[in-house]
Amino acid sequence: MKNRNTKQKAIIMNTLINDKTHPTISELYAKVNKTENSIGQATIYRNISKMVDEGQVRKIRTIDGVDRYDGDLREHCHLICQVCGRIIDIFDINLPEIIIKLEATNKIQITNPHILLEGICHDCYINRLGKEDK
Amino acid sequence: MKNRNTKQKAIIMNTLINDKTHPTISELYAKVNKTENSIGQATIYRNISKMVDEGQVRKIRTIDGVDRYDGDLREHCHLICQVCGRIIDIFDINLPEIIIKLEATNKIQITNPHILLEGICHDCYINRLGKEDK
DNA sequence: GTACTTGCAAAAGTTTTGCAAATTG
DNA sequence: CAATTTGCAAAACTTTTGCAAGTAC
Repeated sequence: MKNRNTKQKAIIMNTLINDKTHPTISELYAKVNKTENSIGQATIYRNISKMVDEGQVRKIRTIDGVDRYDGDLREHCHLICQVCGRIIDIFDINLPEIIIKLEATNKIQITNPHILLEGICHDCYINRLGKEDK
Repeated sequence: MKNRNTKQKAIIMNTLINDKTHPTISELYAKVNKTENSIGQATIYRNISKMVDEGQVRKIRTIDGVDRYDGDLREHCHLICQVCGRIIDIFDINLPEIIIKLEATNKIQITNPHILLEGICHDCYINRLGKEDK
């Protein structure tokens, strides 16, 4: 079963790579179809699913139950802000160190760590501090 | 809006606390109704949802898309084994250290970290080593 | 030209909701 | 007895699938 390059695949991939908001499938669907294109939802589901399997895209399982997708493959985790609702990229995490320690002490193998933090993002944290001063 | 103690709540909570398999809603539904009881699915959804909100139960968002629930509130994270499919509790993780570091370097606040590891559990890891020896 | 892919619509799940009856405090 | 909770069934979502038509190589 060979992979073919279609217009739709390219559009979906480009949209995701240039999107920093970690969109859901239906948000992706809306964005992709904002241009003159007409890509069916099933096509997005099928392609995204394949991209996740092939490691070209990361799937973020949020707490509220809606899956979100990230085209940024650099090592990072996500913070979902309880104030503004955004999903923020957290790059400053030494994952390899944590993973190696966990693997050694528990005698397990970790192939894919999913770390989702719930809390308050930098912007909202600063904003809140300012208000408390008054 | 006051909380009332019902037979159904108690059964659901007890079932979950005595269950180490991190069941899904439908698995919980099956277990709860194995006895003579007859608890509707909606009741389980409503109660579990409230328990999660109140922090009496943890929700685990697995990779495959089915939510699972954990009545064990001790600090631990989960490993989903790619070989046997089970969800294993990993207690040996120094979460506070990781959290404090992340909060300090990123100037964020973390109220609830969700860590799900994909990999190979201890049992399957040992088992695999044995087979490779032959 | 053959095999893969798409778009549509239908199907299959999963979760939520409205409401009358039952239960709790 | 007033207010919450339950069970049922319907509704609302989300995701997957079947299939004919379209496309890539």
